[in-house]
Amino acid sequence: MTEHSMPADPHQPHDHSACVSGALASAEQLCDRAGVRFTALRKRVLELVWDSHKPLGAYDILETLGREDGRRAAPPTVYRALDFLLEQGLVHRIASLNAFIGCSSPDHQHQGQFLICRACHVAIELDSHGIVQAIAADASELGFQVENETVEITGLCAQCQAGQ
Amino acid sequence: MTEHSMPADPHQPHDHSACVSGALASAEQLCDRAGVRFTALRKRVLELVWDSHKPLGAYDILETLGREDGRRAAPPTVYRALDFLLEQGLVHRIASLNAFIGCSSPDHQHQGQFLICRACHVAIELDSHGIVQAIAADASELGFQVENETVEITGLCAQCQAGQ
DNA sequence: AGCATATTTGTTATATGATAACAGCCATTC
DNA sequence: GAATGGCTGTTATCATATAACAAATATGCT
Repeated sequence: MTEHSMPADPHQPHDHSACVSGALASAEQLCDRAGVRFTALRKRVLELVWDSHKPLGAYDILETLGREDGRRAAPPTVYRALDFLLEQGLVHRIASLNAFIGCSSPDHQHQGQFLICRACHVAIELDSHGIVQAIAADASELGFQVENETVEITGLCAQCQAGQ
Repeated sequence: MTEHSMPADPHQPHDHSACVSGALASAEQLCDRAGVRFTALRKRVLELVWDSHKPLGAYDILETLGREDGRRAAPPTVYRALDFLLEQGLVHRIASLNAFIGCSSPDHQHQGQFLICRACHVAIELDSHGIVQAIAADASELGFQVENETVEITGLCAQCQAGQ
């Protein structure tokens, strides 16, 4: 099985290091099967993206890499790794934040929908048939052929509502 | 009445100059009621945004303004006008394109959903209860309080499918 | 009308996000 | 162990957006 375990809502207490290592193990398997190379750099970038459940900017990744290796990384290094991870479905890009987040179920093709808390910045990934179907219904009414769906919802997560 | 007429699908043949002037007239009325100033610059920017039904980049607007006035406009000029128009609900920002499009029903508060053709670049604005409700259902299941919705669908519009 | 105030616009500089182009390196295969 | 192809480094640059302050313009008040 290629799927790593993670709660639907990452706010739930969970073993986060298992969460990260699970994601890396899944990625390794999937790349293997796809016949593509999961290099050290790509692995490290994926690990950084998984370090929190918050969307992470390319330049944040860049800075961390640079600090580790003493000014080794330049933007294309990071963007190429991210492009690879996007192609393999291992990360998603959050357009409204110019940021990237690890995909919680990379084993099957999907776009995902995101609930992003404006207070704690945690993003919950959904794979909602309801939303996909509602979009499909509207699109088909207009004869529009859907290829790509960007669904990014911002607001307050349950925990942050409680904390206010 | 503050509403200007426009077909749901802007691909339908329609009197586009009426479409633009209607949008400008609506905007004038709404600003009047809100007690804010619909200045010449803001009006011109809104007009440029409405010039097509395609999302338009800030720097495209900038270039057009510059050509008219001989290098008069700098980025903040355009961004301030756009910020104003966004605040008044007269335009929407398309995050996945870093671009702006005229709101087709500025008379009531809403976020809109967009079907964007990758071939002709025309964007169809929806105000879909189905999509909004599907999102609300998923969000409430997780106790997430929705504030802001970004729904941007890319694909092929009916006309461009036919043309291929 | 004439002044005071607040808002809008101009201007310069800079932050932030992303890509092009080419050179060098490294892994795999034969 | 040479050749090939894919990956990474490096420099330069493009694209999008904002900060900070100055000048101009509209509005309200007397």
